[in-house]
Amino acid sequence: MEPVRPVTAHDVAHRAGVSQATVSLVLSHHPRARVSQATRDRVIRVAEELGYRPNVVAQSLVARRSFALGLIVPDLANPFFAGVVSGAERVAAEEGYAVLLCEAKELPVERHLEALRSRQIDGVILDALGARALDEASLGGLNVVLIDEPSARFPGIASDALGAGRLAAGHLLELGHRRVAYLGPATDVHAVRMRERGAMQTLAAAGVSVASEWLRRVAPTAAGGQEGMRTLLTRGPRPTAVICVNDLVAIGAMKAASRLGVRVPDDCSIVGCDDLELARLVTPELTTVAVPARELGARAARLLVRRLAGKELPGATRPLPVRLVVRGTTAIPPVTT
Amino acid sequence: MEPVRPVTAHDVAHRAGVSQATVSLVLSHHPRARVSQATRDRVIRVAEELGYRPNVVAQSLVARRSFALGLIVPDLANPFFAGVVSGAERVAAEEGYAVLLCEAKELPVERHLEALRSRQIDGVILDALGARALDEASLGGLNVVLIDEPSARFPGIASDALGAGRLAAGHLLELGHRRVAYLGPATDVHAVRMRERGAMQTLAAAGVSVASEWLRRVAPTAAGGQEGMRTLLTRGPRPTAVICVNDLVAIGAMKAASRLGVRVPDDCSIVGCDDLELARLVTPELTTVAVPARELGARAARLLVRRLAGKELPGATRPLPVRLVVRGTTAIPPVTT
DNA sequence: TTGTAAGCGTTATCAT
DNA sequence: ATGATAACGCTTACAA
Repeated sequence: MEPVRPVTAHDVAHRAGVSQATVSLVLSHHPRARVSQATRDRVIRVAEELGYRPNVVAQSLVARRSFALGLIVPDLANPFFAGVVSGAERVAAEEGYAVLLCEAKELPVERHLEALRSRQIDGVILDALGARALDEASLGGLNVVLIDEPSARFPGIASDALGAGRLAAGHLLELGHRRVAYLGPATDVHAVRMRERGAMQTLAAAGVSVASEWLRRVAPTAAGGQEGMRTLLTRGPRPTAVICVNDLVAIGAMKAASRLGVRVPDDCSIVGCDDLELARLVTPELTTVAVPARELGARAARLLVRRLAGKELPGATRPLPVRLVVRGTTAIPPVTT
Repeated sequence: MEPVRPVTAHDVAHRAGVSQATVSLVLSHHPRARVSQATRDRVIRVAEELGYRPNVVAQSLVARRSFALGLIVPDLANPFFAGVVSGAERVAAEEGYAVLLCEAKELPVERHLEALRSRQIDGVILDALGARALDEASLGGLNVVLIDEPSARFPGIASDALGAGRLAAGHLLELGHRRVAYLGPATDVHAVRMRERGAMQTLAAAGVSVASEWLRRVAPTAAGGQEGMRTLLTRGPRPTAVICVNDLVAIGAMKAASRLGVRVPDDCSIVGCDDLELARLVTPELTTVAVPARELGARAARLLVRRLAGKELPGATRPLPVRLVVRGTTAIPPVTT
């Protein structure tokens, strides 16, 4: 396992009997650089023979850019973010960019940004990282694209979070629910707040207000949903329906209901948000609002790459549409006893 | 949004009235370089004032290494791999390494390896990529650590896949099952084959053989499991238990059973493998074999980092132990009619 | 103790 | 059409 020294442009030049500069001219740069066809062919042939691959690090040094993107997500354990990552990676790879992945769970965003910056990252995609990450010090001078976090300073891609909340609430309202609870985290992540706001607005517009003991703050995880739902079902009057900030919370809530012998949807309806694959796998299947995670990631990457190419982006992009997916966890409210 | 030129060691040197080399000496390398305390303090102070951050790209060029790791996984949509990524990223970040994430779904492994190589990656972690990725051309000269893919050429971290299969089969056997089916992909990924082999061996040792129509080849996804189970339940005699290559397949199988009105576990037992969070969220909760995905990723990263530091690894590492987790999808076989 | 200078592998601007 | 040559920002002998 010798550390074989990689073939350099110099090696190619030597073997081809030309200068290193010529090799660079032929191989990298202008496909129409003024080099004689003979030389060009020879260089290309030799490069191939030797298996020459340009050293991106050296290219980066001179170009002052690394052809790499940073991608920071809060938590890979949430399949939604895994989807975002997958979408972004696909586009980035296609475009010749590497993706430096960072999870802002154990380490804070700032530290990751610091590391990315020193690696001369060309740009960074931040997903659902909230306003706290947006201070000047850590973001200054960086090419930033935000996912689900509208900002005057940075371009971004968002889903229609407000619409998502509205759809969820509207659906329950249509079914006749008026005793509705909400399960979600206290957070400064915009999309998360908007989901909640959309739901609340729609409920309020229908004359339904969510009592404070029915507005439960929980972690945006299955465990959070489970705990929140348990509290909801064991303390005080029970709601007939629960809106959950995301599918993980919703499924945790289903779990809690099932544990307590509360039938979903007969005794209590539950609606989630995201439409993870998971949503179709639980029983009953989860009614939810579909949010295109992979597409968000892909578009964010595309937007960033375009900006890096100097193309001015097409103004503010519309939020990606969301879609109510009615499945098995919602029904008309139970008859009052 | 001017492209502010980052502060260089040269800037610091200038401001501190020393040479750039001195700055480098003080800041980077030897903490005990022979520099007067006064100069040292001044340089450090100025560096801090200016917010100097060494350019890792430049460092990489001279060091001929990038302090970055490649990580290639087959599919981020499987939470198991998301866990591996998460674990590896955590360790890498702690150790000062960046993680270049690649998903070998749309693009082939070879292409990703090519890209990583040209970026002077220090090492690469491959998870469940099978023998096809192991050809000399694409891996030659790379520092490789394999997850769940034993190899004579490369070190690696594995889970006890054989044991996992045995545990699953043993559990069903103990419950009294003798009509057992298996759902899993045809693959060259070692761990996947071992899971199957472990199951088959244990069954065979008990005098139970899996009829060929009960050994169904399906994609290692929920969709695959669903389809496989449907076939199993609608064609020919029904097994009383099904072993699934992983939890996704198992949950797909549960879904199919539920759709067909086959009760789990009363009519048919199902056992999975991985113990995703998901396993506790479905109803009934999935009996499965726990495999520490995050730990696999973390250890692989640690192993790779150690090797890069020149430390010779502690020989072959034992496979990480797996654990049978009995939950609600397995029971004694139904009475024969 | 500190500065000078030679790379690291490219790209890009010159002369030739 | 091609070859020197100067960067890019840093590390590391080697001189001073």
